[in-house]
Amino acid sequence: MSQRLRVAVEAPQHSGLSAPLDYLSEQPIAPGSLVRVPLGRRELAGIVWPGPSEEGAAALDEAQLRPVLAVLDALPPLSKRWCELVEFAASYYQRSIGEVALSVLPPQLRELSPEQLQARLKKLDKKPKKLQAEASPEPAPRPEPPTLSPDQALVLARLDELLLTPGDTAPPPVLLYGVTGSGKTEVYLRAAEHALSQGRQVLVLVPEINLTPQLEARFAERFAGTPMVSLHSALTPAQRLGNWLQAHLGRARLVLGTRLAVFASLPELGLIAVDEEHDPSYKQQDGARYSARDLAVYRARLEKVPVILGSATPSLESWQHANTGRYLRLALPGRIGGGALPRVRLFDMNTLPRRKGVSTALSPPLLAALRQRLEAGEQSLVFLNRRGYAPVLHCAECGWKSECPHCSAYRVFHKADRTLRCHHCGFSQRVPHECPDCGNQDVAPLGRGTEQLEEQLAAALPGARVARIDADTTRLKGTLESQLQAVHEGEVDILVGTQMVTKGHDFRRITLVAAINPDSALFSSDFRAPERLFALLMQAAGRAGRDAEQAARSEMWVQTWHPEHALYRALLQHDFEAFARSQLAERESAGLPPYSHLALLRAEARTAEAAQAFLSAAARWAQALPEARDLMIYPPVPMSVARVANMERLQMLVESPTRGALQRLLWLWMPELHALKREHRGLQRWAVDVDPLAI
DNA sequence: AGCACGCCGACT
DNA sequence: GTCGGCGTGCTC
Repeated sequence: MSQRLRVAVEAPQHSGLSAPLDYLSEQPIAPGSLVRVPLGRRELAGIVWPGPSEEGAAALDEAQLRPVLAVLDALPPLSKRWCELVEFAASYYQRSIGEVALSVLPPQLRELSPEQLQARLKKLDKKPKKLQAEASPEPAPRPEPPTLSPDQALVLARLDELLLTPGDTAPPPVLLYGVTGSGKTEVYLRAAEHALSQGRQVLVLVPEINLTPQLEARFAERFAGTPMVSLHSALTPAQRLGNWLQAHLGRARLVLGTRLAVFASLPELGLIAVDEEHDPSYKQQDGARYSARDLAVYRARLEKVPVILGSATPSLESWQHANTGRYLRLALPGRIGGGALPRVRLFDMNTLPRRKGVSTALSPPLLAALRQRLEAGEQSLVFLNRRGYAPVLHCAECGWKSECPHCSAYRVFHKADRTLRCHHCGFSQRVPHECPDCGNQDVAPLGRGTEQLEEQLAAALPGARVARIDADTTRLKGTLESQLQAVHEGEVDILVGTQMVTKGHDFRRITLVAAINPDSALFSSDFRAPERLFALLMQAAGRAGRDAEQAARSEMWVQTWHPEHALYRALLQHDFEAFARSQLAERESAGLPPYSHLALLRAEARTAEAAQAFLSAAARWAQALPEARDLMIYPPVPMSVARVANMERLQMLVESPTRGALQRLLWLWMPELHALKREHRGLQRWAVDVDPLAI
């Protein structure tokens, strides 16, 4: 007598199969078990899903069902709560349960047969090898935890109340607000220590694993002897499976990972910490577009465990939640050891004498300041958010510009390998010696990127050791680490880079940080650009003067054409709160998040007309619904880079006063959008992005 | 997404 | 007469 069970399989989104599928099994199989099932002519991995199958008209007759092929029963089933988290994420971000569930498992787990899995688990048993702190092979003596500052002690006392109250309800999320160097990490460490001592597992999320080696090192050092694993996409498939299994089996007590780790299976989870919670990399940008930070908050509530969101410049969403009391704000107002924040100097570019043609990226006063640091044997960090040599190549004769033939964007001039490269589709060609249109020899770079900045610095400061770190110099695995090592060892005087260098690195000897040209974000059409710029500049400023004795001399230079802008005024005072107040006021009057909730419907087609037709039809359908009454559906517009790889991209914004109303519309909309896709033949693909970062 | 089936052009 | 182009349709 076989029975019916639901199995979540990786059925693609546009198939319309969004719910788990029904299969048959001779024996009962525990929910959460990994199985292999047939789908069409293929055999796929699936997860037995808790809950009853669909009933009524949608349900298939038992005679139409196919049997489960194999059960991977060597693996303990995934927990009910894990399934709940996945189900929530799938419904909130409008993806199929199977897609979310399978895509957040280690890829290797999907390919193993029951026998292979059994072998893998046996191997794991035999040598629980480097499960211990990976950074220190020999059992290093645990360092004495530092004495807490009064602020830290206060924060921890509040946290203790929260942690010690084993309520039936989840504690409120904690927003840990403190500038760089105020000791947030120590708070994570103490909170983790507490949870670990209670026999619980701890999950720590970081924006990008290779950019935060220091946080990893501090956990490894403090909890030497406590099994700890990391979870991120840079691991080899085998490592990722191994580490995931250690967490799933409850052997790893501490899990440090990037956004995908929010879905780690942690049977004894006791605490979640999200470092740099404002960081945009917590939002997945393709497939299921989830926010790991938001899911961490949801998961904490689901598991009734505390969650700490830490930042010096919290997201306005989190800040607002703290203002309304939904989150508990705990502040660390000062730098440890009373170190001052670097002095901010706004340099008004309008005061430079205007010379025709040639403009310099570096104002003379900044250059002088750099020279001074150089002579004092101190390091400087100069950043410019644009890699390559120049963003565009230009013919002075006929006006030709280095447009990408496949995208509506310019190809960037890379001098190092003499190429014109499109940063959107990757199309790359040798730099032409003459203008391809008129044959003129006088083709010149326009504007500047990090490559050129590096060159100009080397020329202006003879003898200075200039190093550059950006996506181009760190393409090879391990180069970032070795470059950073060189900086730490004092082999570099001036470090040039994109925003990559502003994140997380603890450069002890840097006393000057300079932002070359950050203005563009002030007038961006993206409403979150100012928030990101402020966070970036604050974070960059935090790179300087981390040694208390140097702090007094440390400076952050900002070259700007708009020194009176409110953002820069707030930056001068290191005043995030003033900045947040003004931004929130702007958001409120513009009806933007957190005062409204957004979703984007995107469409791609060979022609803009085809994409537009689909979006317009979708809008017409939605607007006829009574559920759309309070919602605003804006007309379709081309995306900021309208064409990528010969595909025209348009998007349509939906704005709702409440999350619930937006969700209700999306739920009604999905089946219709699938149907519309079939009618609109020219349409290549469509997708919704709930809570988009940028519009 | 895969992986079929299905109906029109150049080959041994 | 076949081999195969990729258009369109389905997967519990």
